[in-house]
Amino acid sequence: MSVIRLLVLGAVRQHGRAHGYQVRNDLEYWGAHEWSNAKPGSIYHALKQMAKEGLLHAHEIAPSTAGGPPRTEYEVTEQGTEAYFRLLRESLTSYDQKPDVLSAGLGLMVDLSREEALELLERRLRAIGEWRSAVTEYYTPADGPGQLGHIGEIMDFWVHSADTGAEWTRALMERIKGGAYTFAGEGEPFVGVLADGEENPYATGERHPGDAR
Amino acid sequence: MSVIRLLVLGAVRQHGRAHGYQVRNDLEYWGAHEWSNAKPGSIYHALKQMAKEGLLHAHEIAPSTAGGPPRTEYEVTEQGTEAYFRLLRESLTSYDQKPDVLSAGLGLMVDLSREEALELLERRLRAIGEWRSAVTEYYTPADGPGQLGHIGEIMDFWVHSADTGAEWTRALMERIKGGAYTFAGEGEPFVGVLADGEENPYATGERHPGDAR
DNA sequence: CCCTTGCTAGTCAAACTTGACTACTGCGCC
DNA sequence: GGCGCAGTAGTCAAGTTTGACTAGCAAGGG
Repeated sequence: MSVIRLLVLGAVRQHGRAHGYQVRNDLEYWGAHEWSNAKPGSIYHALKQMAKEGLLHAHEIAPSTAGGPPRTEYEVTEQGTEAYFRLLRESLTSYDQKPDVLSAGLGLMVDLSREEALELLERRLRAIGEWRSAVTEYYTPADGPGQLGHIGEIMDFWVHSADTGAEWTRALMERIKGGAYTFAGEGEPFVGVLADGEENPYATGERHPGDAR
Repeated sequence: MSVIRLLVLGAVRQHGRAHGYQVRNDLEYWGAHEWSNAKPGSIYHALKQMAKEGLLHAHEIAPSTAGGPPRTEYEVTEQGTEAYFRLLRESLTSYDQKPDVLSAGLGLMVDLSREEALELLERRLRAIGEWRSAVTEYYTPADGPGQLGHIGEIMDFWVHSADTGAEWTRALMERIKGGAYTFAGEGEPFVGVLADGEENPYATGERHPGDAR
């Protein structure tokens, strides 16, 4: 899975209705441009593509209120909501060594109930365990370890990442069990997006390509 | 950086002269199809693109000796060797949260001298340290932590990954200092590619898309 | 003998990503 | 009073990745 669709759907959903630039700002607010490939081009492409596929509904909108070209606003359709939750559940459950996918899942997990989040993370732990034993059995040569030479370091690195990842997941589950955060159906949700016109307190000031000079 | 170029250059270089299918098999031997995007299409594309850019020299070759369409053999040019070492050094030095890049670097680090590998890993540790303090200072709100809500879990996950990654790097450095593995200029190198016709002892038997049914 | 299966070796279109570029508005300021 | 700068909102071509598809040869079975 590509993480960009999950992020974009999550952002649009939290706004109800959003245009591309708003989504772009939210993702920057989440730091997604640092830990994923969420760049302007990818975001606009994902919006258009998902609109074409019926996951988003595009409203053609009059020229912007704040300067700049006319903008298109998007809303998540029923199909899009389905796709969103499928991607979100997958991001928390599957172990595929891609940290960006988990990061996105963490940022959006509160759209699920607390119980479901815990259940998915439990499944994640099991997936890590299965992956680990498959890899260690498979890549341990019959003539004993060490036959792999330095190539074995690659495997050791994966296994180490899996182990520390599992440990971290367990700690997260404890925090969630301990009542941390506000999940779906638990009252006023944490506001994870920027209101129109609100400035990003974590703005880097960095200019990314895509900004005019 | 994309990891595919590094892997392909490394594989071709170890053969001296190789065709696409051979590279594809080597990368499978290294397990690269599991921890990176090394799929047939990407490999052939990288070969062609790098040939166009002068990093590889393409020999048009007569029909295959073992069935199948005619094949093209490639050799790394001087420019390609330069690019290879640049990518290799970067893969070991830079910390960018992409585990596939480091994995490739580990598999190819023995093309460097032992001292240089250690020096690059030392630089890596420093890079992780700098990254860590930049992130923690930046994303710790003035009103104390906790203001970020569950979004803070993303940051915690990155920082945890950085810390365990640094710890693992230190352990690797100890192994290298302790004399593990055979680096450049230390005699008979470890054979990391498959000879023509040799079968992959770690073949998964899995079929990847790109294989005929 | 011919037909399927399997291996060798690749091509190709569609989707995605990247980074550069465009275009419009308002504001300050010289 | 017009010039440039900063911010808004996006487009676009070039490059990359993906997964499906093609095609040749060999071995074995009925």
